Amino acid sequence: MDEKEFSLKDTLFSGQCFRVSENNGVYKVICGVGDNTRTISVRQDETDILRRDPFWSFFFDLDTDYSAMKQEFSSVSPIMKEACEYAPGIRILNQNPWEALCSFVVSQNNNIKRIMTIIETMCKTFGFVTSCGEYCFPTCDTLAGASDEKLRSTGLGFRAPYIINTAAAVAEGKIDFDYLKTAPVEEAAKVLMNVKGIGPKVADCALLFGCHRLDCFPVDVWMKRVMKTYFNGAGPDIFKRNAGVAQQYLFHWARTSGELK
DNA sequence: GTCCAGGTTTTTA
DNA sequence: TAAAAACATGGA
Repeated sequence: MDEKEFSLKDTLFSGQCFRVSENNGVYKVICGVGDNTRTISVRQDETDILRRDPFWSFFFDLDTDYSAMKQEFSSVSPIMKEACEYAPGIRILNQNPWEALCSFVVSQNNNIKRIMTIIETMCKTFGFVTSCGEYCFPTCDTLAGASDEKLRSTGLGFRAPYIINTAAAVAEGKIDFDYLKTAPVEEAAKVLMNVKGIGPKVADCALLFGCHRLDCFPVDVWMKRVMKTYFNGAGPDIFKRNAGVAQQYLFHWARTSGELK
């Protein structure tokens, strides 16, 4: 697959997932929770094999037409067009919703490198080695029953109780991902924000990256800068129904192109 | 030593 | 209601 159509590098390293690495052009992903954990190692020039595999094709969202979306975004403004052309191969992953939610609770007031380190430590501390040969992302039941002290030992700091709260809400069924995938977005966000430790940003990330709600538009410190500097403080409505996808192009461009400091 | 990171909660005015 | 401080930690 052409890198402009689908880029492993830009999709995996644009801050939407965290159990990823790259070595000599080989991109490795570990995804999923507990016994359902999967892993793959693949080069950019081998991405055609992903198309033929139902699981990975879904995970990387390869059946969705992004060119139409990019065209629509590009007409909004020259900067948006630049962001689309900067990394046109970004797609929004279909991640396990619990993994995404938990990961973005870890992400608050944190940087991507450290988020990755903490999540790996959590997997080694609370996960187990599955048939795929890797430590799994811990289940919500495991983390709901974990002690604050042991969680802090993974580097979570003040986020430890937030993780416990979130895990408990999922384990008890207060957070139902099937509901989050279909409910009106405002309702879905409200359910998430009932948990102490989940605010609007984490809720939007969980919905966008874990429930494929492409209208969710997470605003972190980078997006705040972008919208203020280049869009006169406008909101997500200028990008219409797939604003979350536009957000991901802008976020990645802002963070890595060097245009915005 | 200070500042910052894909924020949120708590405290203060 | 709104602004500021507190929260852990490691890298720049």
